[in-house]
Amino acid sequence: MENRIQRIKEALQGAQYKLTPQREVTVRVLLENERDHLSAEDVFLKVKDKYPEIGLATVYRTLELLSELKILDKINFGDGVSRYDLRKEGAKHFHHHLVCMECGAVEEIEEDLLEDVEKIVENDHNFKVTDHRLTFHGICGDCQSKKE
Amino acid sequence: MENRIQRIKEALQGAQYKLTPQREVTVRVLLENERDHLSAEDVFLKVKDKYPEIGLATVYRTLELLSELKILDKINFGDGVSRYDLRKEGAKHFHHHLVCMECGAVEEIEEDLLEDVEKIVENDHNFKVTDHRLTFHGICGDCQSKKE
DNA sequence: CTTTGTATGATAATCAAAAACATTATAACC
DNA sequence: GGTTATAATGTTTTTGATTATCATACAAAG
Repeated sequence: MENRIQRIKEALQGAQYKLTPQREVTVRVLLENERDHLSAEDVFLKVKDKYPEIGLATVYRTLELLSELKILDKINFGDGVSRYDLRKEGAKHFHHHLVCMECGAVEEIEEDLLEDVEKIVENDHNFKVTDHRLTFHGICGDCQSKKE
Repeated sequence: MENRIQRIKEALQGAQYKLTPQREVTVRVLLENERDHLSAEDVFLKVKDKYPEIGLATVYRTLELLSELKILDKINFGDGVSRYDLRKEGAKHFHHHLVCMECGAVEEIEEDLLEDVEKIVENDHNFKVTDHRLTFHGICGDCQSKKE
C-alpha cells in the first residue's frame, strides 16, 4: 500500500506535481476500493470521511490529474457517470470489463487478450495503437444460475 | 435506403411501435450520416431542417427507442456526449472503432475480431457474452505521416 | 521576509439528458 | 360518424454531473 503511494508520488513529482494531503487521501480511497468502480461522487463521499474539509472540485481535479498521468483510467459504462479505475502497476493497457446486464456487476479481466487483434488493426488499417478498451456485455455466472 | 427504412419500420412494428413522421425523419438523418457519429444535438439540428416543428425531446426519445431495439448503438467516446451509430444490418455485434488521439477522427471496423476472445471469456469466466464494445486509441495514418 | 506560482474550497455556470405535463394524433370500439 | 383509450409529441422545467471562476491559503525561491 505505502509502496504504491510512494510510486504514485514519484509519478506526480516526475510531472512537477505534488502529493498534497488532499491528493494523498484521494489516492488512498482509490487504493482501498480498488475492486469497485467509483464515481467522482463516490470518491468524494469516501474522501470526506477522512478529510471533511475537502471540496468536491478538488476531488474532480485530482481524478482528472491522475487520469492524465495514466494512473487512473476514466471509464464510462453508459450510466451518466464517469468512473475511475486504478491502472495496475506496469500495465501498458487498460484492463477489460465484463458487465452483467442483469445485475450490473462488473468483473475485471487482467489478461491482455488483444495482442493479435492489435496487430491486425495496425497492419490492415495503418493505425498505431496506443491503448484499447474492451467491454463485454452479457450475463454473469450468478445470474445465469438464478435463471434456471 | 427505402429498403432499410422499411425494415426499421418492421422492427418498430414488431415491438408495437409506429414509424411516425418524426421517427422516420430521424431515421433518415441517421442513414444519411451513417459514417459520422452524431450526438443527439447533432441529430436534432439536422432533423430540424427537414421537420422544423419537431421537439428535442422527441429526438431523444426516438434515439433511446432505436437503441433499445438494437437498431442504434449508443456510444461514448469520452467527451461528455452520447453518440449514436447505426448497427449494420444483420450484425449481431457492435462494430469497433479506432479513435485518433491527435485529430479525433473515428474509423470503423466491421470485422468481428473477437470471436476467439469471446470464447475465452465465456469459458474462463463463466460469463455469457451478448455483446461487446471495443475501441482502440492511437494515431491514425494521416497523423502518423504528418509527424514525420 | 517578499514574491511568485500552485493548489484549494466555495460557489456559480454550463450543458446534456430526463422528467413533467398539457396537447395532439392515432387506433379501437360501439 | 362519434367516442373513448392509448400512444406520441412539443414545450418547458428540472436534474445532475462536470467545469469554470475567483478569492484565499500554501509553498518554494530568491
